[in-house]
Amino acid sequence: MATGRTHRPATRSRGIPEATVARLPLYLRALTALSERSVPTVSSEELAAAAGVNSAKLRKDFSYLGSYGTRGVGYDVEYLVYQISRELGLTQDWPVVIVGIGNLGAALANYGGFASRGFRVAALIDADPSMTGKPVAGIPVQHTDDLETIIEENGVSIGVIATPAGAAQQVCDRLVAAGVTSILNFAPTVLSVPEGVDVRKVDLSIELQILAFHEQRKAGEEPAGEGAADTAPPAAPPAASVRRRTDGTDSGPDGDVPAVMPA
Amino acid sequence: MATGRTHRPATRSRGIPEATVARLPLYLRALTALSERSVPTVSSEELAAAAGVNSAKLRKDFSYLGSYGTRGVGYDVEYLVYQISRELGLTQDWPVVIVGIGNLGAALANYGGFASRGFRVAALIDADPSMTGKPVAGIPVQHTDDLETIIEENGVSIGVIATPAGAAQQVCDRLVAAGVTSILNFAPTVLSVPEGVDVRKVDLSIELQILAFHEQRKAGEEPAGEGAADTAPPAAPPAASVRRRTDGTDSGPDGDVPAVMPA
DNA sequence: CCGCTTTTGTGCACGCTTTCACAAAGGCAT
DNA sequence: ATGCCTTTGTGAAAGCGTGCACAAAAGCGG
Repeated sequence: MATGRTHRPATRSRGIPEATVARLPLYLRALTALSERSVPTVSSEELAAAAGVNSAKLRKDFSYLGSYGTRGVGYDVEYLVYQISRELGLTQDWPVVIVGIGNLGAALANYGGFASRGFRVAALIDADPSMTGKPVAGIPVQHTDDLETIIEENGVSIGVIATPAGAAQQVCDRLVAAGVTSILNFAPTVLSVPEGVDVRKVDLSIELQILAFHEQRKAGEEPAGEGAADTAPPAAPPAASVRRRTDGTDSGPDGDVPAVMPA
Repeated sequence: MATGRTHRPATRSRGIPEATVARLPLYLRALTALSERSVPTVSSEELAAAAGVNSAKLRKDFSYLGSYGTRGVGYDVEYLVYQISRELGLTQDWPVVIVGIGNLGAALANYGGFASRGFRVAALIDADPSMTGKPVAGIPVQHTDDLETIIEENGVSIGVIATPAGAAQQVCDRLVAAGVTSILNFAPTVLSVPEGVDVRKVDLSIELQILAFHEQRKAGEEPAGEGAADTAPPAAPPAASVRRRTDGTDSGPDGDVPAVMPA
């Protein structure tokens, strides 16, 4: 029953903690905004506020990159922008392919933030033959058959999966086989990949469910009135006579379309 | 310089760790799939594999919900689906509004996974008057002017922001003022909200940047050849003579459109 | 009715993250 | 120059999350 393919063991590459890496883009965005307003320097306090984090955390994060600040003054905005960009690998160009040009895939293709950060949409790929050649966001959609060729010719190492869940693993396998080593997955599935391949997941449904949890919690504690009667246990665990949903509204398997997608 | 509005202090509501809550939707999805195949029971090992986590972790997670398993046998699928659904608050209906019907907003509106999980798109809202009345995913878009009325009349407590970054905070404020207490933010901005309001963020750009970091790391260590010369320091920190990007390709401020959006 | 097998539930230890608190360091005014 | 004020950089401590390893249960066969 072993997965056969392992999951990244939270490597913490080269001393920079994963948690810090995840915040660097946040800092970078705040710094870029300051840079555009020609602000020369920022204190950790100001920048932390702009990024929505604690100032101590920010200073510690930056300390992993080196001592780029000046005591009594703060951080040089331009310099820090450069350093973080370099650390994140944004000083080079990353060709990216998007697989699955449905509603979401198209939206992703149109995303303006791609180019401005060193990412370049090298190709759009879809399995539907009727899509082939059709331009989306100015880029003609190519057929899945050419996936391997596209990856290799463009030296793509980052792939975005926006296909239905059913196709995701298969697409993933092909991407990996062709040389992709980083995947951003919008399909509501757990992808299994060989060691050395990074997968990050974006899932609207999961985010909403987490919000619902907290929402329910809020509603059930503060007011102490209005419904939310958690009583009435559904059925016995060993017996199999439990109705899944209160009503029968169960429109389809769900988990068959990526985070955002109609068909 | 104080933000004035606080961020959620990782409350860990009522004993269930935040990390566990974040995994419950994952388990639920795997369980739903099993349920559809009429599988009566699962062991923690099997379910963990399906959800892509460690079995010990899964068991510990479930232990926070109660003892719903049977030793020597495993977990009753239907029963567990019900329990997790209830815990996440999915046994009730959550009306949701989507603000900002651009490329991404439209994709979200078309998302099929909404209804199947207890979420219902109550309304689509956009600031563009020319959008008003136009049906998207079968729902007519309404104007921002009516935001408050819509929220109140439908008892909406969860809002999705898919506007450009510039409008996000303003929309957020109005949502909160109207009674929304949970927000899913797709705009690349840090939202500040009063205490008691939950915000979750989805940001394509950040995910890609994190991938790029690891990608660069991989490329710079394993092969030990091919470029990746980290030498050539850019400039002095105190002096302000650093060019931000290697080339001048800086198309726009970025951070002005939500995660996915053309205009 | 007993013992064997399976699988859960969890005590415990380890490592990562966050936060505090403060000494070191830089700049500026006098 | 000297001293004061500001802000960084970082030990150290506390808090979480993860995973191991195993005892406690439940079922089953003899």
